[in-house]
Amino acid sequence: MDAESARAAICAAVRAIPAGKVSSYGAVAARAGLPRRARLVGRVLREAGEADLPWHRVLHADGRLAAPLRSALGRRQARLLLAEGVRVHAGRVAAACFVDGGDADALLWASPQRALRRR
DNA sequence: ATTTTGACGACCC
DNA sequence: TGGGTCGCCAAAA
Repeated sequence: MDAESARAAICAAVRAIPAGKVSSYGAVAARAGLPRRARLVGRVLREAGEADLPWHRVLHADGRLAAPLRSALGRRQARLLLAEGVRVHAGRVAAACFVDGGDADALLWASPQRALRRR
């Protein structure tokens, strides 16, 4: 799979995330047929820039936004998510907001303990 | 040609 | 809670 088709597959996977839901870089990569290529997803989104992509629906696997809330990118993402009904707390979203759903515990609050770490 | 650098993430101590 | 390590790998330096 060449770089260009990989980019296309990733964009398609990102566009497939429904509004009001989020997914992680790693999950997007996997759905694009590129397991373990989370970093590539991040790079593609960064390069996509202002492209017509719901990039804000992609965040870290532990629920943290793509960038710290203090950064311009982080705040832009929080604003976009909030606009479509995704609750953002201290720069994080609950595991239940992920398209891939969280496990039972996660449904009660955020899943991995590490995700609760605030920053 | 080699090293560094990330919009990552699972693990380990 | 907080740091490292290691896998991954395309660009930039």
